[in-house]
Amino acid sequence: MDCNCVSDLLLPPVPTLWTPGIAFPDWAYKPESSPGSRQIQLWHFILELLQKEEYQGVIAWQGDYGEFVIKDPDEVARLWGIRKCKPHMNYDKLSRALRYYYNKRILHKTKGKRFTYKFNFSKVVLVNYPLLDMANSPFLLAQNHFTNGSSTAPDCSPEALQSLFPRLPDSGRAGSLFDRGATAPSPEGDKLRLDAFPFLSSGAPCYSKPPSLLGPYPRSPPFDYPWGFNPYLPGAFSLNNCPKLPPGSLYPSHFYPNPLQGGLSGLPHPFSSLLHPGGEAGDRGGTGATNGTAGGPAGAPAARLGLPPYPLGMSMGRTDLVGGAALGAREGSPPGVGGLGIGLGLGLGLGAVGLAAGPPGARPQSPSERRGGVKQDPESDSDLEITDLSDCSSDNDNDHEFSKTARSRSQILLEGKKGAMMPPLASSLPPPMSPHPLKSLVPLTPPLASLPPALSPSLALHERHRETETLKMIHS
DNA sequence: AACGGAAAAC
DNA sequence: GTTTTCCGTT
Repeated sequence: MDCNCVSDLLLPPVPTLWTPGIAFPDWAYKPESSPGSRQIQLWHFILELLQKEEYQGVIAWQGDYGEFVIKDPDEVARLWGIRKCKPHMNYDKLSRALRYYYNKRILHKTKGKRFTYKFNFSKVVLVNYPLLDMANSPFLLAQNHFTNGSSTAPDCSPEALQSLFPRLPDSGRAGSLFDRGATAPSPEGDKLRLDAFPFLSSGAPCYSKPPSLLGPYPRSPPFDYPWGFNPYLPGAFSLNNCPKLPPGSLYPSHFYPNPLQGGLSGLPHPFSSLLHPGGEAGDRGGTGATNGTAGGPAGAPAARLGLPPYPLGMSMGRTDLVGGAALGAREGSPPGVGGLGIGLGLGLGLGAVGLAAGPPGARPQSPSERRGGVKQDPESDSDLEITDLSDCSSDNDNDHEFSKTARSRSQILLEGKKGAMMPPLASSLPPPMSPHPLKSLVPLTPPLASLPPALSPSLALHERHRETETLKMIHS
């Protein structure tokens, strides 16, 4: 079947507002599990929803770290169905796909909590930022409590990772770090995807993307966060820092989420947890809690970050290091990692993530809310919603059943808006030591100081290329 | 609701 | 390899 679905249409070429790599590398959006496949993966889609404020009523972080609740299973399924052009998608099927992730260790089910699952962020982060030297950077490793206290070591085996992200650079440099220039063959050949890792692009403590890349919504952080998120920015946690497209923007206002709010923008959170020295001992364990409101600060302003709730019981013990260390050992550090001598404390600046929140009550209505029922105001469209499925071919002529089925389940809207709130972070997090997250925290700073004051706002493209070349040399 | 086998589809 | 579809079981 030929599906002209948005998932295809909205992939690159991307509008200028999309600053490739700022959010996260494009390969994250098109895992090439099968040749030619650029289908978004379900877990990725979930993350996207999770970080979009307008879907709080549909799906939201809740409970333990990495835990999320599907508040409106039918709606999530519907959206997923839309994205995949599967008009007959329903929660039963979607959840089956979710179950598929159990073995992959991407997700697991929080037992006893309806529609509640938990992300294994150590894996997700890792596979999306393979440059991260897990062996040298303990920052990601605290997610081992994904295993919920069991003695089971996290499955960070190369095999497992590779199975998740076939493009992981486990075999030569053919991995995600290099642009093959498929679309526009470059005379330089493969080039390091600096754009994918802006924080790697320079030894300089601070740099900003060229304004030209920022579109009409220039940010002015001293540092471009890999997820396009700067916790130091005022309002950073209100999500208002993420460019909203004006009406009439060439960036379609419909389905595909703004990569600047990229789904994985939530990933830094694990780091923030590690910056939290307090880190109350004792993992509550996803399965232990009896409801998903653990730590939810009732009354706190809702921040719709792409962030999982703050890990209240983040374990900081040695065991948390085992997985990553093991990974480093077993993996032998992928070429792009140790080879570059980059011991990344990736995204540590994001440790500050979670500071406070946006304007209370600023939350837009969820699509389901708009559609009526418990929800209100069936008006306007949303970023993710498309109303026209005409381009989606169907298996049969029963497309009309789609909306019917999708509506059949009773809404379980948990706690409504309150439920989607983020646990308090501001008060518990130490203030950023340095505006440069890596500078202050990275164990091994890339010896790139000789590079030009890289990527100053006015840096010419060819200069970036020079840098690229330099890095390539370093790499080899 | 949640799980997982099986097979087909992609 | 991932997701969809179907379905029996817990």
